[in-house]
Amino acid sequence: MLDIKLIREQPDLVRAGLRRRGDNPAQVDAILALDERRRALIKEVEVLKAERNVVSKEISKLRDAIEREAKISAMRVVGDRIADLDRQISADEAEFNRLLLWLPNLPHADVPDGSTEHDNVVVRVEGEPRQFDFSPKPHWELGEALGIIDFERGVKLSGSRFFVLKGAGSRLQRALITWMLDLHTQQHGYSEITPPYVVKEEVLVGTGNLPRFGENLFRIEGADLTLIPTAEVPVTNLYRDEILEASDLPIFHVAYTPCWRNEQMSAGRDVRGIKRVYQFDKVEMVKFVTPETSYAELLTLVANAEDVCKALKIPYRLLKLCTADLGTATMKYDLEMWAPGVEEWLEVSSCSNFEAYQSRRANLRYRPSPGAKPEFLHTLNGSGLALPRVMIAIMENYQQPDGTIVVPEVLRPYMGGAEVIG
RNA sequence: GGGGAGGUCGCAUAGUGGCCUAGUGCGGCGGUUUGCUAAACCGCUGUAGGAGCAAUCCUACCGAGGGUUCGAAUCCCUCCCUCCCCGCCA
Repeated sequence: MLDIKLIREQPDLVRAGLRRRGDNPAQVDAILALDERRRALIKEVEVLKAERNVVSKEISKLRDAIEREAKISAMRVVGDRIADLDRQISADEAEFNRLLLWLPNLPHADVPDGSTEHDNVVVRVEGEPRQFDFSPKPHWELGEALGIIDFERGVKLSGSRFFVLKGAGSRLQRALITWMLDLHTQQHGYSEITPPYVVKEEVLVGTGNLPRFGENLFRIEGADLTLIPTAEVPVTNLYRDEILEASDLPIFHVAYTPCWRNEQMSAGRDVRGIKRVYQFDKVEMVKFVTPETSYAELLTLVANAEDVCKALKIPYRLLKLCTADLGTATMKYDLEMWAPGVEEWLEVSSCSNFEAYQSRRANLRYRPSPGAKPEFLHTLNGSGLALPRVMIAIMENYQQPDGTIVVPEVLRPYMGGAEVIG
């Protein structure tokens, strides 16, 4: 959510930002009109409420029955008028909030302009793609042959785009999760969180998934709860409606959770393998920081995610996303690992700064100094990393001619010392 | 799931229709006193919105939302949450 004061005082700046993202700038005018009317009504009703408070106090002291009755009936009229105005104000406020919650974040000035994902900028490529002296297989062939991924039984249980991991496949994923959590908690200063995997609607509003991006969510029937699409949602909302001390910041959390995304995509797209599925596991990093530090923190967040790629020794590239691909962030970097079997770059991490956009929605505040007024803090998050695609990258990069897979060195202590899967 | 007790200012508590501009204690901040610390005493102490250059003032907030009333922390309704007992259960 944007600051209404910013919209009031610099509407042109907001319109320009919306235009850069390809969003409708006229939203600003609807919000401003409603804001003005709302404030005029508040002014009017507050005068009446002040009057009623004073006269009600007088009534309690009046002994003269006639005078008393006259004031009571006068206040009855005032009370009716107040009720009318309050009704109008709450209707205006509901609409005002609806429009404000719909409004996206504004891109940072340093974000490249663009209209599609093709306008994203490759910042750098790290690592040399392995030269194969045989034709590398896609992970679904390797996984089925090794008996570590079972697609058919996944479909039998839950339908298409669900899968079952077995044996060394399960073990590899569990090793990755544990290793990544250890890396971020022991080397990068994050503290671990295990949140609920279902959340209330207001929590999804807090991160910005609702109302605008609700079409991909799995809702629990009959429970007013939704399965989380990412750990970002519960973890970012951890301190909602709280006022933190400046000395508490920065707070870095890391959480492993399953994630559910009911992606509405064309039936033929990415159906093979585990690249695009309805349920997957992910380790997520979330930062709560003071406003002046958030862009420096974004860079270290990216570096923390890159460390995972480097330690696994898998080639990857860093992308700076353009204005069309920002979601609700002001600035976003993606990490993509090279997968030689499917011959594509796989998005394994997305690192975003939201500035105060989520803080305002979730009411996440801190006190800059003792006694000072509370201010909204800045939130960031980044995958560190998303499991199925890292699994793909490991399987396809570390495969051998006989279809076995070498276990990356850093994972071996987490795999009971195993050096090869197969 | 059944029965009972509750949710009030950072914490603890008082408050059953107007004396509540929510009292008191603790904590916190400032001051007086003081060789230092402590004690004692005095003052201050939330959030949001609005008016004003400012001092300051107004409005709302006693779990949430409705209702009754000239007036609600207090009465009524619905919901949420916490604690205790019983049942069930990983």
